[in-house]
Amino acid sequence: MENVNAISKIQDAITRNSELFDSLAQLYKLFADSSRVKILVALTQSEMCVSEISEFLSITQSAVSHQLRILKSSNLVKTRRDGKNIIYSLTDNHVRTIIDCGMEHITE
Amino acid sequence: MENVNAISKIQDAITRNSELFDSLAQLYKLFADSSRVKILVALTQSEMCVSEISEFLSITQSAVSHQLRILKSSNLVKTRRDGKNIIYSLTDNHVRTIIDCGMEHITE
DNA sequence: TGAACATATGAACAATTGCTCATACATATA
DNA sequence: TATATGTATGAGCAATTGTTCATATGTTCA
Repeated sequence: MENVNAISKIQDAITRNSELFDSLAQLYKLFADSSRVKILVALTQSEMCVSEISEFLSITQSAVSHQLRILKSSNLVKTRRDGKNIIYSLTDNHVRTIIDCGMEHITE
Repeated sequence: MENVNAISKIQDAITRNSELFDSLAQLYKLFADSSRVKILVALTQSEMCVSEISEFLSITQSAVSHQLRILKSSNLVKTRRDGKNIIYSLTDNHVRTIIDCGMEHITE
């Protein structure tokens, strides 16, 4: 009976915050693609323009642009222009933290 | 020229560890679904059997089972039997940490 | 202004994904 | 052993996703 009550409290908490966990899933989706996560990892090391990312990930410029658009519209990265180039960088340190957190699990 | 070198070092690192980042993306994929993340959040609070999860998430028992199978085969959750019930729980604390990490970002 | 380079974007397509439905398997109990 | 309950699983389907291709937009420099 106590356990049933405990569970129903958890249920309440999750139901009440349903949208919050939806956004949490949305956030993880951004890291849930091989190309995107590599782009993000690269950007933890240095800001970079599209063609640089494209070259060293061996992904089409178009594909990179599409992914960067997703990352930018989710506020994970920001841009500035430098002549013909658009330079991408991380918006803040959360990305780094999240990646580290996942790496910890992977590498046991 | 220095920047070019720096970038090419990053490229090397990412290319060398390509499979590692693939697994990282795979890991985040597990958190990248609304149902799964709610299941995981629930399990951070208490172990639970399939029907309990099914009820309070208002998801079909079948759908829950399918998701749990994914989580189990990825070693995020483990099971034990208690009579007719299969009780699911988190394998270790990594899940908690990863969820907290994401929540930190969401809640600014 | 025109050519060259860098980036963005829309449409189309194949692959993946999460769900439902039906049904099988496993356990408990009468 | 028969029935009820709990869980697992395969097939099928609709929705989503990541890529490619073609092309548009934006910037530099001769």
